[in-house]
Amino acid sequence: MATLNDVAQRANVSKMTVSRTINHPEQVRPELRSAISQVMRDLNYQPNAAARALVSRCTRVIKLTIFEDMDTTEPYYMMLLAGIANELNRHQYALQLATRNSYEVGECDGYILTGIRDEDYAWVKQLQQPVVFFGRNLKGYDYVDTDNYQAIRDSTMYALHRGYTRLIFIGIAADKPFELDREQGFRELMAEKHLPAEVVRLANHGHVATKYIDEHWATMTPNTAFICASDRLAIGIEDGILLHGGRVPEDFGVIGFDGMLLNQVASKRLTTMKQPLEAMGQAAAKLLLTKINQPQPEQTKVIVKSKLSIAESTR
Amino acid sequence: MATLNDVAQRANVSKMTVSRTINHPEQVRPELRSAISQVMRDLNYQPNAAARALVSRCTRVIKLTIFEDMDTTEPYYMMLLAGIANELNRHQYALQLATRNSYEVGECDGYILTGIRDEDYAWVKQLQQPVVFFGRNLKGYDYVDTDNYQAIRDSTMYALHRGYTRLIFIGIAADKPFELDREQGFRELMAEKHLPAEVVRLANHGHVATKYIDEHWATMTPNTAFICASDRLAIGIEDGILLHGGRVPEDFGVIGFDGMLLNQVASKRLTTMKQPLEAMGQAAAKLLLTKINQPQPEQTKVIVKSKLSIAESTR
DNA sequence: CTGTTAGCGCCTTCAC
DNA sequence: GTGAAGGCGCTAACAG
Repeated sequence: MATLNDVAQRANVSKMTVSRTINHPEQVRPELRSAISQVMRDLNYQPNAAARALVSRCTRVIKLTIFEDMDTTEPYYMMLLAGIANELNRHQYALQLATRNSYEVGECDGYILTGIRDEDYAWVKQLQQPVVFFGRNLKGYDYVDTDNYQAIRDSTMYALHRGYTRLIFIGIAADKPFELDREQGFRELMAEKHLPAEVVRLANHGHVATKYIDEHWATMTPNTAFICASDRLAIGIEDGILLHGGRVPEDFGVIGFDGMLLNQVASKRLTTMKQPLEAMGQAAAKLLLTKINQPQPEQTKVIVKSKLSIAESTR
Repeated sequence: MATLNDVAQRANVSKMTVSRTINHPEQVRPELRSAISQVMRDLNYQPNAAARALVSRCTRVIKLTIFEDMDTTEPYYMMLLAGIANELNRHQYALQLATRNSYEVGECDGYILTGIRDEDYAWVKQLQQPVVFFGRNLKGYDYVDTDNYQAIRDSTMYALHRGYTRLIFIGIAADKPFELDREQGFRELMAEKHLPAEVVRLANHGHVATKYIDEHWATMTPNTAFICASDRLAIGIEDGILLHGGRVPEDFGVIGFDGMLLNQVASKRLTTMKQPLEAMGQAAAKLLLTKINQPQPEQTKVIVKSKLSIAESTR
């Protein structure tokens, strides 16, 4: 691998002039600059990242630490990764992936954290570098999230507008902030409309939702819409309805949440509240880079809007 | 951040002795060694990776470069990531994620490559560091893959054993090696059994498969099993059958391929050929680390066995 | 504008 | 066993 010195010798200048053509080109005479650039190309010169990191005290590495077990991880993380990776790339930062088991390996200039549990905050607290969370947190750290509350309000409102008169919220049986926000969005809108808020909480699996419909089919009345907290649940609900001969979307509407890949497997294309995960990844990366360059004193919250993607499971 | 020097001063020894307690502990007197270890702990000393990389010429970073567009990427990459990340972690290597757009950012000791197209091989060829492919390649590079051919043979054999007499292979409409291998596995086994090989190729979406069933329902006869090249297709096929009142698994069997998350959304739990993605990730990482430590002259192929996960969509 | 000096934190080599 | 010197590749600070 060619070094700064190799380039300097070939171009008959000192190392510093070469270094400057890279980092402060305006300080170098144009002729020299282009000559040096040519030599760099000839030698396929790539600056040594380690040497740079050593002297500049910054690694140009951002770590994404996923605290959840990856095997329970929603597939949509891939889109998040894509958003983060692309934004970092634009600024010549590398993305490093860490898990609960590997968070200490290697150095970085900043962290994006997701899936964190209470017991992990001690570790977060002692980090020297800036931190951005993916998903809301209540400890005062910066974060990027969707407005889960508003998203469910929008879904619910849409269902009402389409003329469904009975609404059932199918939530995820977990005490996570995102789930509570979604539930609250549903309850409050229903209260405002003076309608009863029927809320069910299920494990986040399609067949659990199907079973729920199965067991409660007798009580199901046409003109009902199911506002679901995930696409998996929505697909399970839809399957259950169809198996009992119910008509979707004429008599029963189904609205999902997430909108990544799973809705491609539904027999009807699912109406779903689409989380802009790639945009969220990008936003997280952007926020972190900003913080690295100019530390912000107070908490920054970036809320990205979800958008209803209307398809065949609602009329 | 504490440096080697800080530790040395506090322990009243030279930097070298500290360095040795880390890298060659057997060369340091036990008393000294434990005293120094204590100081390192007190100061929370972490060796500076950049400085180390600079002098040792190795970064302890492995890059996973995903050449596919991430937004078309199967969710199962997450499991692959998990397998790679955990294995690397055990050896104190960091995993860096790169895409088609960011493959030049930062240095590393080796590459794991996936989703590569013909035009990318020029870039691969000029890499200085060892390379392992995820997925078969015909250019002589080391790789880790499942035996797609054998996996489909096994699926097909299983369907026959369960007494389904007519088999239809639902393939993915793409000229990828993995798809061709799967198709071939089906064709050859059927030929051996003197049965007609019905092969259909569809875009890899559930609703496309459902539509296929819809349009061909008249020609479908009981005692048919569908050997599908993906879980998405399998779920779509199953949906189609159920919508037409067909009985799964009594009259129609459905076998998928991949077995990651998608099968959790099916109304019946899907029988599927489960790719051990985490194990494959681990194998890729292991192979790469081996190559880094002792370069191998000839091509190494690691074939990981897929295993049929039997559930409710076959009798 | 360009070159010289010095040092980032660590490890290899060679003395002691 | 342990320490002192030197250098990995790069850049900030100062000189010219």
